[in-house]
Amino acid sequence: MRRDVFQAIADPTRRQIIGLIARQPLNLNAVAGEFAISRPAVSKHMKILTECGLVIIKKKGRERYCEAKLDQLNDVSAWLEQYRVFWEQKLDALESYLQQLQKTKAKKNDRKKRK
Amino acid sequence: MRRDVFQAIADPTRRQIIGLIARQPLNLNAVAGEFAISRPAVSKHMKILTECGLVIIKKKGRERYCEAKLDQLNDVSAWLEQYRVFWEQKLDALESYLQQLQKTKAKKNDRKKRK
DNA sequence: TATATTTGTAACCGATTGGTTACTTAAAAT
DNA sequence: ATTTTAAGTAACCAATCGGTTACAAATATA
Repeated sequence: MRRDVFQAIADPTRRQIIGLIARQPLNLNAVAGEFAISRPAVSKHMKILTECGLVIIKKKGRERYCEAKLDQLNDVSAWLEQYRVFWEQKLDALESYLQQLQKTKAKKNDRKKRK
Repeated sequence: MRRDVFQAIADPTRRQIIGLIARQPLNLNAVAGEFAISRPAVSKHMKILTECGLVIIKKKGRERYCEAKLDQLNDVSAWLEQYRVFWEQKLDALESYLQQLQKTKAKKNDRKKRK
């Protein structure tokens, strides 16, 4: 039973569920009502989400309120962060190109500012 | 064949592969050499990674160099970003507590600065 | 040319996934 | 007390996943 956050957010339905209950906690039926799939199917997704800590369930009478607890997403964020430099290289290239343009412009006015 | 980035990075081996070739492109055998699993298994992972655009293959003779192209990770980052405010709430609470402390201290010196 | 190396790919396998229906339990409402 | 409602759960199913071995194709080397 591999239950890490990466696997939990791999499924689009689970990402939608997170999107739903991040705004406000909902009971299971309310969540299920937003999807075409059956209630037990949603219940299974919710189990996976609780097992990896992204959702906590609060009992209220016969209802179960599902509440997003997204701290674990920080793991994903941390993993991503180490690669940001790679995927933003192109953007950086564009940026330095634009900076180059600025510099060229600036040269006309102030030659000192070039470094 | 659902092949989105979320699903691609869900597998820990694939995340390791990304970690490997992000530093420098490697041919398939070199990548496979780093894992306990067979070469065809790695080849399959690589196919998934190329299909969702996280890796590109460059032919060089009989070798295939696998190169990370991590732009797609921005999708994941963007999805995460909308929730950062939630998972950092606790941190924010701590921060505002500290700020409150600062303010309380400041009151001794300058009552005006409180707003 | 014959041989070795790198890779792709097909066929197979067991486990997991994402879904279903049917049934049970527990709480609320009548 | 009976009925309705909310949810858990078991049993099942087809498809996918992550792996294997075996073989084929293409390039490089002896």
